[in-house]
Amino acid sequence: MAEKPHILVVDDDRRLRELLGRYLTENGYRVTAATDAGNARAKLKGMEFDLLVLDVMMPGEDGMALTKSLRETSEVPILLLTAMAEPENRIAGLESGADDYLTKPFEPRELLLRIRTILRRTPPPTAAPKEVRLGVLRFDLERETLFTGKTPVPLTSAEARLLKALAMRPGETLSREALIAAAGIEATSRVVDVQVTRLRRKIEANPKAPLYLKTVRGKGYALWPD
Amino acid sequence: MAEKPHILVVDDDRRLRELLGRYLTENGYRVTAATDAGNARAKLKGMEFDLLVLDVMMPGEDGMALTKSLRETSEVPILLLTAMAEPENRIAGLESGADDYLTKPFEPRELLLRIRTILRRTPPPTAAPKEVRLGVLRFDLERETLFTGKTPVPLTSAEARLLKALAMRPGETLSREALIAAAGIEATSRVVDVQVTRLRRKIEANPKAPLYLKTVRGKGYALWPD
DNA sequence: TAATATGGTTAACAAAGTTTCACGAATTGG
DNA sequence: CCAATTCGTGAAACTTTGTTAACCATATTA
Repeated sequence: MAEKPHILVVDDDRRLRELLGRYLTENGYRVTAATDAGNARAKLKGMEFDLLVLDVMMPGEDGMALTKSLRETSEVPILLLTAMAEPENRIAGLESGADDYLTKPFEPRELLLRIRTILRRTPPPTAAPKEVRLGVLRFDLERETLFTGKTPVPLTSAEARLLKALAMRPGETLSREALIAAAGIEATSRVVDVQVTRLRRKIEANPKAPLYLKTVRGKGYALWPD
Repeated sequence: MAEKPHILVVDDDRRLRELLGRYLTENGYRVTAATDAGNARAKLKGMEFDLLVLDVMMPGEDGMALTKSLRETSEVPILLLTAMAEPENRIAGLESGADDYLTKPFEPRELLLRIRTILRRTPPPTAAPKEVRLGVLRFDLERETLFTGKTPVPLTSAEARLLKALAMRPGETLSREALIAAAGIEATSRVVDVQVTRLRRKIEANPKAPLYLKTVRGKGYALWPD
């Protein structure tokens, strides 16, 4: 989840799917939609999700049944949506293993907040490297610190975050937009170029012919550690 | 949380306090009650809690204000209780940093489920370290004392409290406001900068390129012990 | 192959944020 | 009661980082 959290929206109502898709995308999430439980299962096989938003009332297998069955094998956070406001329904929903239960009609803003709250509590799965080597230099991702041997090489905080974003996906090309998001940089995309230049001055022996921090024309940048 | 999770219930209504106390205790929790925000703060100083159940409407500081202020320094899960069912109220509650929001009257059973769900997602609190190592130095949090080997290095009391606040959450960035609150410093936020400078002179080999006490631009400061 | 378009690099600058200094009020200990 | 120390204040110096614009490199196409 170093990048945008990925959310699966499952609802048989096309209008709601589109509305949620648009709203969540605008608010920094990656959204995939499914029309029913079967469809959802197929998507779950092929992709990784950080959270599921399920409509309870769907033709075929309903959201609550799907939640129960997924809980047998998975811990993925689930938020249920439904028109049923009765406490018994809410209780049944939570008992099925859902993380939260929201009643339609709801404020999109509230859904967003509840998603945030759930994700805040969900520890991100860590698969990224802990450190990368760049010739004589070593970059510690956790501390966001660059070392020559034992002594730290001063990086500014934006440089450090940029290098971290790149180092998390060695060899992968990241777009300026992705880097801006991952490094929490403000502003327009040209900033990345400038910061790359500044970073290269610190990590490359010859910044004009970069060995580690490569430009991928038309795409973005990629870090190739040793 | 190896034993029973400890819950703090804060409500000015004695009946509800007792009811919840009894019900939660029966269901495997350890419960402590407080009558108002001031009372709650006192209890929070002296004990560890795994979750807080706060009434929003209380005389004096209300639950939402308390939530906001606790969130500056703490990650403890908070569940708000209130008679206000309006979406705006729920949104305001979640925005203040609460983990969930439940409307009175509620089914005790639902409260229980929501508590379980929150605790299921909460990583077991990483106990604050007793001491941290900073190169040749060692800081004893309990005694608020810094040592080189066996001999103490003099810290002023404000320095010691600041270092302790940072050392309790290694690697975490704390805002100036959080540090002021945690270290019980008076006054304006620039003070923190000054004290950080003073601290760095004592704990960093090279205060200009700090290894342990890092600046996080626009955010605050973080301590990264060895 | 030259002309043109597209995209990348970098210097110079301004705005925002951080560090550090000198000062003085408040506190402490003899 | 004095001297020493601590610690907040405000200001000046400095650093970081986004913006702009000029320049350079690489691809495309006539």
